[in-house]
Amino acid sequence: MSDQQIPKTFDPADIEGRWYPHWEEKGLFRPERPNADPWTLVNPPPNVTGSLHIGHALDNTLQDVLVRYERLRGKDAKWVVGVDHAGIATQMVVERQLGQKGQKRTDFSREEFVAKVWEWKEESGGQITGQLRRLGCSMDWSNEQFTMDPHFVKAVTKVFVDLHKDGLIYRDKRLVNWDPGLKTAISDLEVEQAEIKGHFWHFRYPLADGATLADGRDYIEVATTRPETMLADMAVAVHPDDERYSSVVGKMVELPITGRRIPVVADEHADPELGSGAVKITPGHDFNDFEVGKRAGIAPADMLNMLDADAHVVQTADGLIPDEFLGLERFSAREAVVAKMKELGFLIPHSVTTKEGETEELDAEPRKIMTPYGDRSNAVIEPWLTDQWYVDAEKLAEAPIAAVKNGDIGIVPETWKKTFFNWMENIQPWCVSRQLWWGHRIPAWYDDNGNAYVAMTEQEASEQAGGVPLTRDEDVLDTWFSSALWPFATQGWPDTDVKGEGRYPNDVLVSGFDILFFWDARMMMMGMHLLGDVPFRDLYLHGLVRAADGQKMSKSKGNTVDPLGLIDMYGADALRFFMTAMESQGRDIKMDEGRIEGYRNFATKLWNAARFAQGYGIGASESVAPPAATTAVNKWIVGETIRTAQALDLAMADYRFDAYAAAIYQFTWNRFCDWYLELIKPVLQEEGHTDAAETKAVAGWVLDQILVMLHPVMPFITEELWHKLGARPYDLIVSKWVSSDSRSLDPEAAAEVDWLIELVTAIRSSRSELNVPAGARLPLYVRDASTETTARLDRNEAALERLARVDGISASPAPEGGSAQIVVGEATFVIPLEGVIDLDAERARLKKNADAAGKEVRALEGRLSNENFLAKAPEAAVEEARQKLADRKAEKQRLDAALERLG
RNA sequence: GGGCGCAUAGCUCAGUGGUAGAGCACUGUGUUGACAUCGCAGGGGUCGGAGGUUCGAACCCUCCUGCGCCCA
Repeated sequence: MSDQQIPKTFDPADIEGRWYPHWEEKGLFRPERPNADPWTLVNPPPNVTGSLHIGHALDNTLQDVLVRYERLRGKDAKWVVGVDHAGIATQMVVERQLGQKGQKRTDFSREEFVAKVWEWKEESGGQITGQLRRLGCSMDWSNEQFTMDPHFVKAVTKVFVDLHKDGLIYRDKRLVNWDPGLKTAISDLEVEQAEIKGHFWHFRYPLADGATLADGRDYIEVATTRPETMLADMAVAVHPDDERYSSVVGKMVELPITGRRIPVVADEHADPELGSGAVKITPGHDFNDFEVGKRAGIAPADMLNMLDADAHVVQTADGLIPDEFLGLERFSAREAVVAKMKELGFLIPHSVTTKEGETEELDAEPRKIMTPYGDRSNAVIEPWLTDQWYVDAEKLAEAPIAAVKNGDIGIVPETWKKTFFNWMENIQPWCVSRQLWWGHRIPAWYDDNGNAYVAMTEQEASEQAGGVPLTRDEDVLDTWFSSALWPFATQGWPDTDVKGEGRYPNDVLVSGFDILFFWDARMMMMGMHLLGDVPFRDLYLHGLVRAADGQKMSKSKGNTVDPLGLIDMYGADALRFFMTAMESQGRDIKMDEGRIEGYRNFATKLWNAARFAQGYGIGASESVAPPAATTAVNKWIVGETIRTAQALDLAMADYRFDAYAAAIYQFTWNRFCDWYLELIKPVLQEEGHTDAAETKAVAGWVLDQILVMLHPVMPFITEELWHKLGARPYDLIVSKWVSSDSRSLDPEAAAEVDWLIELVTAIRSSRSELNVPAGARLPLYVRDASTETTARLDRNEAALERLARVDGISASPAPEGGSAQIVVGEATFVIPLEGVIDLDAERARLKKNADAAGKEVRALEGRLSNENFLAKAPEAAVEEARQKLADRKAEKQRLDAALERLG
């Protein structure tokens, strides 16, 4: 695949198909580098059920840019990759498949079902790993991980046992977020709140034993959005300072329907301003009420429960729910309760005035209510009282909070710190049990009395229990429990000393901000507790990729963009460049196909430049250091290359992906292609030119550096060109980063080429504005030139003639008659245009330039005549202004003189 | 209700104190064989509004308007 002629057309698909297998088969994603500094990045494991979406494309492109950059800089860069077993998602997929055959999970034993999941995983899981390869991601596939691998099971079990031993995992009876659709508990992070149209019903709760309120009423009015829960009400709460109710605190209410006698309690949770000021309390079915209930002295074990796992009504412990309600689904129960309350006369209707001005009575007040939904099932979540395993997140959060505060972990962009602290400082116990079959089974065993024994093995548990018969906990762990171990369990912990190997802490973690709490924070908690150090030095959070109209992409909206389709259309390199160029520290990225197309064009431009170079015998550079350069143009481009490499290093150090992309784009196209290649054409095209050897060496070196610098973003085209340009001792992916030694910068050469570019541009501009035919070659006269300018003209005559279509340069006076006059520096350049020139057009052009200069002169004079500026501004700013004023003033004078000569 | 972010050229976005840039789009034009997926030249912005700090504000502060996200 080396040293061949570069084809005329650039075909990304062909190149991509060849290079990826080459890199992977030769083990170049993780070459042997025994003495190199380790550098480690772990990839957020995609779900085993997942396929590549545009967010993955962004996330993985950024990571690959970092990895390829560090690999080029000589690090022993390791990018850990793998797949997450994704408990709920995967179980759902397999259950859906069974459903198509008319079967369900419970038709099988647990072992049979889990076997089916493994079968599915082997056959169709992990599609995404192939798709990541198409994107060009250089992960260490030889160490591919799965969160259900045996060593992962061992690590997870050990962590559970150890945390339990440390008192950081415990079993507790609390309200959980119960998903009746999936029939499992989920964590608070997996609950999404959505505002929906609902109702607010007002009920009378009669006071018992003849008690009355201060105003004589014999009932308390309560309001609720979930009337069915009254079947399990255990109290009515009023604010302790609310005088309307002070006479009844401690008295009883006799609940309609169940006839349960419940106390009126004083609790600050009741808001006197809201509704009647009294609230019904259902501790077993509401998070706030649970707390009120506990404060009122009701133990969680005594709290009434009225729903089963399917959210159907079941009899409460006191047996007071009438039979007619038992077995009703929760929303039917709601209607039934309202109907019953209305029938019994306890419903307080809501009066509204119609458009016609009439009064109408409704059963309930319409109201927007926040409703919790499960993020996977989309079912309305039910707070439900159960025994579950909890992680003491509050305790584990302490170290990460400190680490972020003292800078041991850097969060980029910093603005996320506040959100991070806000969550970590108000964190709730993390419910980690899931009532699923697919996942890490909780290593807890119970004896007949319900005592739990937590151990690595059943045998150990049995020993703890003194040999009594035990049954294992049916539940599995939250998927995020295992992925929280990702930075070290993937690398062999606890059997391997990942810290000693320099692989922990990882160097950086890249993730979307949407999993900051789900994953990033939990890795910090686990990593810091278990390994005593931060899991990563830096956390880079990027945003979301949005649709072109700014909307969030979603399957249900049908506005998703398939990254593989974009790769087919524009090439993986172009998509990657787009992602890199648009990534400016965490801001969301709006999809813009025009840009992707533009970056495809950029790749084509580079392709053609390389083809041109090859046509003139320019090829693989022989040294990493820049070759010796003597001409100004060669010195200049070497300097520009080095400055670009420095800009790229700076961009990477700050995680400024956009700056990286912009710098290499600008250098390649606007410096190398637009100017350098054009400037050296006279040297290349003249047979036996004295500068030819040097120029070819420099051009080859610069082109190589472009390939190196661009490689992290566009790996495919650069590797292809690398080999096409000559025989290489190694592949580009493992070549060496640019040696950016500032000693190779030459200010004088840079000044000369900058001057040349300014002159060419000025001549082109005036020709264009004066409508000089593009092909016309015209003589150039120069007046007032300094000796330096004269020397520069002499050195650059060939380039000038070519680029500005000049036919000879003369220092003698220009012939009389109409001419274009161009002011550059101290000199004025004259192009006679007798008979061709439109004098009015030239006058207008000169006047436009003179006016622009004049405007700046006035502004600068204004600033410099301000005493405060002179007194308070830094000396450098004043000096700069003075210099600029002098330059612009001189330019204005020359332009005025030119105008005068024109008459 | 609390918090965060955004508002810069027609579009998508850079720009954290010295007088505004890129890509695309637009207009004109095409010269010697790298490239029309291109070259050259050009037009286009009172930097959302108001006030303040400063010699100087797109940039810092306050308020306002509009949009987005997160939490309750």
